[in-house]
Amino acid sequence: MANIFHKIEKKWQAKWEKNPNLWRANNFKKPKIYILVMFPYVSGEGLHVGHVENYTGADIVARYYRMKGFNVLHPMGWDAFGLPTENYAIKTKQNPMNFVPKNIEKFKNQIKRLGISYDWSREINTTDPKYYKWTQWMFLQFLKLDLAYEKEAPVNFCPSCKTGLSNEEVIEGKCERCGSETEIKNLLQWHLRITKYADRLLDDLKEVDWPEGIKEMQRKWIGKKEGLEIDFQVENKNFSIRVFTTRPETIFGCTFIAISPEHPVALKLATSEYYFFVEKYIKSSLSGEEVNEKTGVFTGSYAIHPITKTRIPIWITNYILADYGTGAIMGVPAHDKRDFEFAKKFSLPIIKVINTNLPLPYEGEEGKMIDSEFLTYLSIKDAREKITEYLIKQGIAQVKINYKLRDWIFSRQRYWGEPIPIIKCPYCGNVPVPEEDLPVTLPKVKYYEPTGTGESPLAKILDWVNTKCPRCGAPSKRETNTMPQWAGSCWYYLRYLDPKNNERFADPKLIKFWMPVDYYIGGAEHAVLHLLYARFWHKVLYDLKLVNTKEPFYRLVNQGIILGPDNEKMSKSRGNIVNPEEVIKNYSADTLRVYEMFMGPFESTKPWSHEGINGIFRFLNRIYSLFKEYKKVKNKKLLKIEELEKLESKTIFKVTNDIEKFKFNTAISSLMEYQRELSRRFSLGQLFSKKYMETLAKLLFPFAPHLAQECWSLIGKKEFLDKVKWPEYNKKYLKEKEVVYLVQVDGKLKDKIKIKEDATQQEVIEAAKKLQKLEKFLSKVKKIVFVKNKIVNFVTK
RNA sequence: GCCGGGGUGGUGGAAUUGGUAGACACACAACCUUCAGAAGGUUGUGCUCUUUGAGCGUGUGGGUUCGAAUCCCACCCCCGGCACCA
Repeated sequence: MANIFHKIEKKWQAKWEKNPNLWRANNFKKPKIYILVMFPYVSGEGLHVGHVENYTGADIVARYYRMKGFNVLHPMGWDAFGLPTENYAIKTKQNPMNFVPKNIEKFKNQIKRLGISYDWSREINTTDPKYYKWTQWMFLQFLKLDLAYEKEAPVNFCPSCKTGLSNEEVIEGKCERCGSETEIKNLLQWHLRITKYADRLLDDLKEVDWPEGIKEMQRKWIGKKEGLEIDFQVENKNFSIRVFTTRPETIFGCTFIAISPEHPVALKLATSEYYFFVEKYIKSSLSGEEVNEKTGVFTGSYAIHPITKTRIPIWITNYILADYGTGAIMGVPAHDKRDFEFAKKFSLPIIKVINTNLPLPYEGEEGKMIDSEFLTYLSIKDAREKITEYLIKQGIAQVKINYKLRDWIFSRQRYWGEPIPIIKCPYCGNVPVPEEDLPVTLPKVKYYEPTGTGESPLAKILDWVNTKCPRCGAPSKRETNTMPQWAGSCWYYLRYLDPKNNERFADPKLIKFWMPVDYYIGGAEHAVLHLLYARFWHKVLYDLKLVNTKEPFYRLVNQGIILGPDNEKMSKSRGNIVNPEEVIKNYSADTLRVYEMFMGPFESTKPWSHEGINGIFRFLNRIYSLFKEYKKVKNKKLLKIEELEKLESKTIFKVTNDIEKFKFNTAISSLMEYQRELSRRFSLGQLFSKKYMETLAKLLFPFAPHLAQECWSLIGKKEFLDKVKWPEYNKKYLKEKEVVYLVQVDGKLKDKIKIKEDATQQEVIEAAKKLQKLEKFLSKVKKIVFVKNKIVNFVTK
């Protein structure tokens, strides 16, 4: 279904291709703005409508700021290392090394077909050795700062992807990518010490303008909690159990101690008559398993309450996590719903220590203490302070801050990733590859499938693995694990600033000029993955004085998910996927762009409509025919028309404001109104000034660049619209000379009156009283509310 | 359960942030154009009642106010995230 727009789009795309300078960000006299999209992960699937939404939104803003006279940095690149690409390559029996460049070409062509204005001279690719040389270099800096370390640890292992995963990559016990249930495996893994940055990652969220939801997710993920660690002496044993609590004031309500099955003293606590059951219970409770129901076993041992000296039973239970806090808690069933549930199930006593009428368990912070010896009658807050001080003085407690955040597991037992630049020497241990030997390039191989043994496929490539220790020269082996998918994307926004630099990852002067990213636009699915890792990485670079901002992305905008026409998430199995290529074929790239921006607010989820896109196609056609017809007019007695001046200013005002606020849908609707009025007047034979047509082309340009540029040339303009100044509105036309007053009775609209702008309250009321519709109410009026230039309300009540 | 976002015509959505609810579209209907269709154009379109007109109307119930989609309280539902994190 070829149409005229296809021809127009081809024509201008060819011209843009020949004029790459249009979109180069190299005029350093202008103010800067850095508009960044989350670069695509180059999987096998190609571009989907979500990409189009993301890139079009950013492109509108980029084109707008270029016309506003900014030095706009709007780059694009490719994130291509990692599991999805590798899995796809395996599935289709291709080597990722051959397959990735092909795929990049495909993506690039699709993006160019959309008319997105990227500065292609800055294109980057995370799998290019010239790029990952610096990813590896940065890893070595982490190592120097002791922010990277190798440790054997139980890690989440995906049996399908056959690699260890980070905590962030495990969603509800399943692999983030393939959905398989993960297992726990003990593996020697590289870790990055992200926990050292927990406080700063938390605090600096205050400095960025991000959607509240994403900030909150990061806060939750970091999970900072301040509390107290308290030692409970175990009866008849020479050790004590340390518990963690954030509610120490409820200690008089403690009726049991609960520890996790993996707790180191679990077995030691078992008395002889309980040993059999305890041992059985510990063996049966595999870690990492989802807890559906609380189970537990009594150890036979008792702890001594540090104040009341009563005996408290010690239980082992599955609802206590081994790796949070101390792996042990004091059970306060009256004021913790999990402890309550457990106590109910095993008939343990429940002691209420907060005075409340609400049903137990009461977890609130309001009320006074009861039955708590010297805490009784104190408020919860005061009691907490007092007991904390007391227990610390006794030497059995200390203040402790716990985090949910764990160190970032940084090794993957896969082929398709950046090799970790380490050499394992039998004498020197882990030796970093000297910086001058970087990059450690990934060898080209025939077999790259994961082994599943916990060993990387690289281990089998002997002439790559075997090397010499850079320190002592002894025969050594290379580290065969690779970096995770997220490594390359932790700093790509910096490489765009100076993509061809071979001396350093980017020139500090350029970093100083461009950073931070002003707008970062992309999906919300990266809330605690990429966006957390990149912030951490950036902060390390900041500490090394390699970047000048604490945060990489000043403002974050998430585009909403586009659902299928059936209001369901697009998926192959549902068969409701809309393919952008098809849409371009049936309509045009401009139609696709404008439609996606018109569907609804940029940040909301919204369903696709096959009918809706027709309306946009018609709208663009109306614009095109208006320009074609206008061109034909010979007798150009060009008129300025007062009402058009007004409408023009109003439209410029609206479109300008809306673009800055990412409200593209309402910007487009005001363009529709503007077009309709021009078309209406034109069809009535009115010969209005060309200026109004120029404004239409300029305002349309960010949204539908091909068509706008074509229209621009139809009215005899030669230059690229990219170089044209964004139109300005005339303030004087934004104000109405005559004001419309709403006349209400008891707040309900009855009529309107037009009156001059500076009419006094008296004048307005007098005029309103003359209205026929008001007649029957006038006798009952008790009060008149007057709002200048807006409303006069007659109150009868 | 907790956190974040939301609930407005047949549909997608507007609403200057407390002041004309339903902009702009889609769909539908009638008419114009056409041999016919497509495309285009004009008009109508929240609901109810008998038109004029009136009443009702932004998830539900209450409140504040001259006036509430907008603010407050309670509740229901949908989407996204987290989930025995002590």
